[in-house]
Amino acid sequence: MDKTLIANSKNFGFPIDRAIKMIRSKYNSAFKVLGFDITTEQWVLIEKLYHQNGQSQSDLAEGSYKNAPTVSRIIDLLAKKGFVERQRFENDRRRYKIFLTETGREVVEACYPKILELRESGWQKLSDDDYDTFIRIINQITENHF
Amino acid sequence: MDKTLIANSKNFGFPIDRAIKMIRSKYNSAFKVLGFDITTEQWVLIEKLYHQNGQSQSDLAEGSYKNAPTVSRIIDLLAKKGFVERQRFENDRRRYKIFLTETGREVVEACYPKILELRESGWQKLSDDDYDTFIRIINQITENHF
DNA sequence: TAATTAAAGTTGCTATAGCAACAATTATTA
DNA sequence: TAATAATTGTTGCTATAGCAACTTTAATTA
Repeated sequence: MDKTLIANSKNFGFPIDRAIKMIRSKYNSAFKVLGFDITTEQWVLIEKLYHQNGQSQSDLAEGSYKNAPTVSRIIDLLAKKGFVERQRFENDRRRYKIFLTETGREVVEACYPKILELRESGWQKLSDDDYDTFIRIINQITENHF
Repeated sequence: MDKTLIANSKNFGFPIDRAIKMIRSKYNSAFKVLGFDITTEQWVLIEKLYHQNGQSQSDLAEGSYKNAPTVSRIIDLLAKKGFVERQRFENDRRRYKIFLTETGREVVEACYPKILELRESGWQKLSDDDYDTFIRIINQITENHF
């Protein structure tokens, strides 16, 4: 293989993968330090439910870019910990409405300040313009891989 | 929680996670279409070995930002498929040198054109300047999460 | 209405990932 | 040298993820 061709290619997957690992790791230890037994991915779902309670699993899957089995299993874990509850739809017994419990709501409220702090410190030395640029580029990358 | 504070926070983890999932998925189906039984993460390691053969597992771990157990298991899989071989160091019997086999080298050579194509199409509608900007920002994000 | 198709969710399988504990080996230092 | 550290890699455990096959229920269509 032509080494020049390789060297000149834009290998963006690698730094993206690295960044997301660092972010997840930072969030995970933050939850641990706060004393809450949740992971970053579990947080993603309960945060969604905090803003719109009673979503179905497929709603959550679509909104979080997770697939159905993954959401199913994460909801299992969250339900086991008492943070969410499954309730069948009345008029469609295939679906569940997933509700954040009172405990779940308290967890989200208790974590949110730290989350906002992490978002801020995670963007230090970067500007608002950088953010717009970054979102434009990362969304274009996503679109380029459909 | 203050919804305005939440709305104004920079939630960059989500689009990053989404992008890396799309990229991985695209790469995985490319390997499948090419008829090779490898995943994106396995590719990362054999590509590294292609450029520098005989690295130890900890070299590979460090260079790929994977942890030691993950590298150990991926090397297991690659060895089982005959793409790599473990050889003990002579003067340090803790370590292995991992070597790409002839078959492994052929796989990398056969995949590389498609990989370069994917890198190019993955960057379409984006410029060289965008790339520099993107790398600067994503590396800063990574650094912000140490 | 009966048969077919679609939607929602679950389960099984495998891979990647992170953590902790562990074994074997090597390096350090008392 | 003997005891202790550190390094390298493995194994066990759990979580996330993707794929395929499956069940149940609802919607469509013949």
